[in-house]
Amino acid sequence: MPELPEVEILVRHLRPLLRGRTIQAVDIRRPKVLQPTPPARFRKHLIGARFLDVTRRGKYLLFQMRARDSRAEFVLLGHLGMTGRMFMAAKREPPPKHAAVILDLGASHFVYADPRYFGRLTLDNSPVDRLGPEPWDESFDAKALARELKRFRQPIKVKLLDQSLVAGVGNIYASEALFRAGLSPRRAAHRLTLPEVARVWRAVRAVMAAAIAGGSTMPLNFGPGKSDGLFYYGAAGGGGTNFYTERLMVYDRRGQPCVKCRTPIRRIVQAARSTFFCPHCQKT
DNA sequence: CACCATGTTCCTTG
DNA sequence: CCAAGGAACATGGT
Repeated sequence: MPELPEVEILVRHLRPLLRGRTIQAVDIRRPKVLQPTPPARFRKHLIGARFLDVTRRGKYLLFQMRARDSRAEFVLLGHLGMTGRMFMAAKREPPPKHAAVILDLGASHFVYADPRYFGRLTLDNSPVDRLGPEPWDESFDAKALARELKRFRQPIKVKLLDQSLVAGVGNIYASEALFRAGLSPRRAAHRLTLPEVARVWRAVRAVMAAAIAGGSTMPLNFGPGKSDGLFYYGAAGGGGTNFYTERLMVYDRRGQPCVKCRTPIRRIVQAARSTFFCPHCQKT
């Protein structure tokens, strides 16, 4: 579930559910996801700590905490990797198969589950310092982006995934943004003209905003069975249809007709990741 | 069995 | 120090 829009939706969902709650117990099932925080330190910091707020930076979730018996505040940092899920679950509910960490909040559980364990739930906040601006930051403007892009000869698609240039763009929305900008994903970053960079800049914002407005791309009925209403969000969009692929113009649409010109969408590999684009609408 | 997968970091190589 | 490419992480879906 992990690009900026999905994380934003999740944060908005979790904030009212977590604020004011105090952690009663910590169940660490996969110590790997705490790295580099040692499990003992993690447990010691979190037991008795209270959630003050939940915010987002790039694809990271920032759980603002107040330590037990003190006014000291700290940030618990979360990242979903490729397949992570975070949700509230009823205490009676059996832990999901790939539960990595379960926080006992008294009335309910806060669960971080992740089949591949690529994500994180940790006290180490350092990754956030390496992030570039949010898409809507004032420091993220076309001129600044153009200046950065001049340093690289890699394809523009690859650089959109660089979290130090702009935070939050992942493999799906990189393809989507370039389609929206009408620019070939193969163009060398340092060869883009300022007007082209401006189109990319606008497209990144537009695609992110549309995804957030749309509720998210991923099927949001994560978590175990449908039995408890605690952790469901996006119930409005629920149902069996995938408002996932419906919203995407090129991603995972190889061979399907372009929504604008009916030319078959192509898939290529760049930096070992799939890129999808329309060879007609994105000639250069 | 083969290949693919929403992400990030680390290790080379130049 | 920097840019670029590739492997690694671990599991599931098709």
